[in-house]
Amino acid sequence: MDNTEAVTCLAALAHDQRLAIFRLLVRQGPSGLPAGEIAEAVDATPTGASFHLKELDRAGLIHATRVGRYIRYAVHFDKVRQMLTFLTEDCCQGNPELCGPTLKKARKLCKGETK
Amino acid sequence: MDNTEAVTCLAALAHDQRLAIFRLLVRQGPSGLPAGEIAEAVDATPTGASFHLKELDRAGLIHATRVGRYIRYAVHFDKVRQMLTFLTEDCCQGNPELCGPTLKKARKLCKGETK
DNA sequence: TAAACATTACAAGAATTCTTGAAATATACA
DNA sequence: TGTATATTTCAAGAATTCTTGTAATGTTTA
Repeated sequence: MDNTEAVTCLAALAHDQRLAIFRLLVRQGPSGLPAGEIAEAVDATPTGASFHLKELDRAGLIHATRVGRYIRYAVHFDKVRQMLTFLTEDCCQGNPELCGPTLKKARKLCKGETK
Repeated sequence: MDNTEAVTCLAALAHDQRLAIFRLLVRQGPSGLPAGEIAEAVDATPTGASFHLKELDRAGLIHATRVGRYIRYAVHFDKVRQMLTFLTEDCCQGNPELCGPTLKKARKLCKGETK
């Protein structure tokens, strides 16, 4: 992940309805939800929801799968981890205890390390 | 942290120079850096840097302290943790193993829990 | 107090993003 | 095949944010 890619992700999340959609899908897990249900849940028009879902998709934070006449959207969890990692990379010049004892561990776990 | 507050944080970070400034300050740790040094590091004009620092400050992600004729900026790490936590809250309906085994642990650590 | 330095405030044009509705596309079902 | 459902595409006006330069503020040092 580079700076530009991260800005794209953050901009995608920096919108009231899109953030609500993202968090809804995070809660939902890998199975995701169809567009219509998402639109209803965040009180968006079908057109508006489609626009916002496309933005999140374009950023790589979610992905779409057609299932019959529905299109289901689900979070791309790997991408989310990459983004969270990027934000706190190399914190405190390698002395993360300076900003609270837990951030480095959190960062490691976000990267997929298990200890 | 609520949706609106998180959107403000994310919008503050969703800009090339502001993200570069944020990551620079994350690396720097609690001591922070003066505005002039920040501007130089990210290749911004003094006016531009000031504008962007104000945005990050307004979002609560950094804070300013005057030291003599300099104004030092440093990351507000608690706020960062709150934001990261908010993004992944209640993932996978309480079964975070569904989105990779490490996300729940990372989230807990971001919240300040130690195990 | 005067001069120099660091930083911010203000203003206005440029660029981007958001919103909305109508029409188009794709699939399912009778 | 024809109709209903789910979702997207397109277009255009509205709103917001970005950028840049100039002037103003507060602080230090001589």
